[in-house]
Amino acid sequence: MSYRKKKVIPIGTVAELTGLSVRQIRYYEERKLVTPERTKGGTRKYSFEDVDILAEIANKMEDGMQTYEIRKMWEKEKEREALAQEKARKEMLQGQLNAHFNFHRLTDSRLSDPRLGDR
Amino acid sequence: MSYRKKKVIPIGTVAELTGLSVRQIRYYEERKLVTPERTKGGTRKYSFEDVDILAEIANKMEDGMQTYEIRKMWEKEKEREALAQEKARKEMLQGQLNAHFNFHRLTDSRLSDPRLGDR
DNA sequence: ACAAAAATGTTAGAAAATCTTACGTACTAT
DNA sequence: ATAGTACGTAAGATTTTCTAACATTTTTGT
Repeated sequence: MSYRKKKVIPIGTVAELTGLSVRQIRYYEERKLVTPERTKGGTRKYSFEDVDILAEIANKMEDGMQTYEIRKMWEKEKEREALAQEKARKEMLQGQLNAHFNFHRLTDSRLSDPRLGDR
Repeated sequence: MSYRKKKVIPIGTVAELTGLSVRQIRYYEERKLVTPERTKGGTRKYSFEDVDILAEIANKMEDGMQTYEIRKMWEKEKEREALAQEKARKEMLQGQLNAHFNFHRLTDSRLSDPRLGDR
């Protein structure tokens, strides 16, 4: 996994990196904006990605946005991305099918083309 | 700074990531193989780079190498790299000088070439 | 304007994680 | 044999984080 996604940073350090209070960071977890992992002992561990997300939250909050608005926004985003992904996937599949049948069409025409001898 | 170089990981997590004991990690610091930062409170913080270095140490130790051998090895490496850097730097500088004087040579010759008129 | 909800501070006590220091041990090299 | 290397382990202190609760401030909806 990438360094960006590995959950290794304790909450105090996250607070320093983002400028948020520890209280705020825990609260944003309660509102499902971040999902840290836990050690056996139960202490939270965040990733750099989480840090970036939290920094982004800090901005949106300054702009007067509410936590559930932020979450909703992200959910829409994810959905859009998922659709785009799906679309891309289908197109690629279609492309492969096309390539496949093209290959056969070419092969067949060549085989049945009297101008082309056996090789 | 890159995620790789930011010192944010506590020693327990480093131990998990590397499979080394906390004792070993502290010992390798004593032998100058890693240099974590500290929080105000005094707890160590490591980077992913440190984690990689420690993993590498673990291998060398398994091969029966001693800490000071490892350090010496790295110092030599650093030196070689520094020399290579220096060489590259000089070559680039020379390249720029060449380009510079080439430019003037071409310009001058054009200016003094009777076949080329004013524009 | 007022009540409810949201966002955050603060405090208290417990638990987890880390720190330093020191002593013990096994192995290696001289 | 002695000394150095590379750890393990233990003790006690300190730092960090945890949950839960209550308080305060800000925002929102009616």
